[in-house]
Amino acid sequence: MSSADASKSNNSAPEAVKPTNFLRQIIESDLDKGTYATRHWGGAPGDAQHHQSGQVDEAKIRTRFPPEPNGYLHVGHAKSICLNFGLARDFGGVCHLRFDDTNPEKEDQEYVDGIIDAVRWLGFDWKDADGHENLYFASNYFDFMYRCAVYLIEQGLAYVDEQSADEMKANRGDFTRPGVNSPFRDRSVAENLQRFADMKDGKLADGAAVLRAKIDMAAPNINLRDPAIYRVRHAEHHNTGNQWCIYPMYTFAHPIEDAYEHITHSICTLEFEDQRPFYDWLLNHLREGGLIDAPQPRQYEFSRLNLTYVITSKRKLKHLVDNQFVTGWDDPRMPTVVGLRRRGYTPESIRNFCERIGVTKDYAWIDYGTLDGCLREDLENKAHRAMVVLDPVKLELSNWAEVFGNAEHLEDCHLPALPHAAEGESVPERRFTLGREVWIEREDFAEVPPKGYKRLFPGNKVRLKGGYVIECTGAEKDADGNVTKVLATVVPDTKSGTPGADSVKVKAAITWVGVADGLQAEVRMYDRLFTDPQPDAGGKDFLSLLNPDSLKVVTAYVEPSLKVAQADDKFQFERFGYFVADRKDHRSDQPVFNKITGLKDSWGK
RNA sequence: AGGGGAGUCGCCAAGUUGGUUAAGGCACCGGAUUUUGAUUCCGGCAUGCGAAGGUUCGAAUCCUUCUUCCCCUGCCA
Repeated sequence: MSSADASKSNNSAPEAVKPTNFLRQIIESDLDKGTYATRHWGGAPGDAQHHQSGQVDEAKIRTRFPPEPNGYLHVGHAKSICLNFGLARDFGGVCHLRFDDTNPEKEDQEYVDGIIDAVRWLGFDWKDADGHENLYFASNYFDFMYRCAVYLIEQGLAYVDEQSADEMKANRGDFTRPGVNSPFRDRSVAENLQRFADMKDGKLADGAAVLRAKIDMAAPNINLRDPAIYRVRHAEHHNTGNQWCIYPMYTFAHPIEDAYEHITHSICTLEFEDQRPFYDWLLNHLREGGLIDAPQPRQYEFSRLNLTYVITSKRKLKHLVDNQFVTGWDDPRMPTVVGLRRRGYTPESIRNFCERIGVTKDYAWIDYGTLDGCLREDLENKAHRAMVVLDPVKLELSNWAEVFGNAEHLEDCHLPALPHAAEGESVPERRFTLGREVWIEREDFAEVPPKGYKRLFPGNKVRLKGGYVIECTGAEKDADGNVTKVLATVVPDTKSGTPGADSVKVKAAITWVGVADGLQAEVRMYDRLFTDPQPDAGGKDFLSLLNPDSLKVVTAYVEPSLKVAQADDKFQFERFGYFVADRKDHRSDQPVFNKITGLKDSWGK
């Protein structure tokens, strides 16, 4: 199954080639050219001197997944995780898990823990070949970042600006007009050093000053119009406490984090393209100053994931949680990793999904069905089968006593838990009983069958899956005409698995659960959260697009084999889809199953 | 308006140094098998590569013009 297994086989059949993409090609080219072949690694992040004192890096490449710990990861992050960790895995490299925690006001340890958990669950780790854990925090580099800032000031490449935020904004210009130099732009190095120290020492209030890179206020790329690189924030940081009252901006911090960790390929999403010139500007200067060494990291951008019927805006997801449109960040309808997990999506299916959708710079929308397809593909040969009745109506086998004698008699039935086990593979068996009364699906009876209908209607025969062939004789109805009981007769000698089983041909087998041994279970029938394929596009009111039927809870009857289901166990409820025992609410005496997704259905709709 | 990116089948996506009939996946449509109207298996599915011109024996690949979409004016990341 894994690519490692495939590559080990001596099979001469053409192997499934991993689809290429522009990032793989860049890496292959770098590997060919030996761009990073002589890089050293100091055993941990550090400055130029630190790394030079280490050995040649055994990791061929280093990538990183750098979330800010300010919320829960979602399916879009999963794409980035699979990309960065996958590239490192495939090219003999390492991927660092780095928390980009440079804004103390938004970050929290709770999110750090959640993110670590999510990445692990997806199946990745951040170990070097020697087992060293590459789990890092940008906030641990604050000393070095400060050093870099001081270096910039000393070189005349940064200055402390004491304009107000509004003034800075006004003087930045816009797309048509160049910016205007700040009156503080030409302060002396000594004065800048002093004022920056004042910022650091807490002598300035929040907002009173920022350190700015001195580049070009007329640059057509607005990110180069003297970007702010340090701001004053008297706030407690989840990692550094009250040690600092100035914090670096992303623009400044990120390239330094990459260089400090000796990242080779720094992969981010498209909206950071305009940031790349500054990334290179900064690193070039720091390299010239001997603070970091060559070869320096390079930034590459790819297109972020857009999934139909899904919202990934953190603000909007939070709104759904805070206003109880969903039960929490891990609600099975949420696109968060914890939500997908609770819904029943497997790490394998998500990884496969990320592989399948590819990596480009194109603006793309992925059909939600692609994710479901990956889930079905993963579970088809893994999930044990079970019969359930979601919308029950009783079926009475009126000739039961004639065929089996004693009315209390129950026929023992069995079916394999997996229908297509490989040869020699032992498959657990499910056991259940057939009696005079069973639950069947209301939809499986039609007094007047629609064209092509193959299930129960008067005069038609079907098989009770795993049991006997039966012939429908009619139904009982209440005063309003609702069917209260379906009637049928057992066709003798047609028991599943016996020699005569196939003597009577039928067009369909229906699923059922014995009244005598069926268990009651709560089944949460989830559907997409939104009715619009792009609820987060074009300024739509996403709340008005919520699907009122995204959750329907039913009380179902399930076959007795489900008695031993454990939380998080996945099943295929035959004919209906894949379901998972809810990891929070499932109890063996009070079962709760979540619908993950349906089976393909070429009949219904 | 200035800058940065991108437009190949319904949805993704190979194809990049111009060279035979434009990969593959998903979806879809046929047909076979089936005690899941599932799975599996077989077959079908772009005279066309945003548009128009041009260069060339030959262009999705090169040139020109046009067009559509995305991102950028936080002391967020």
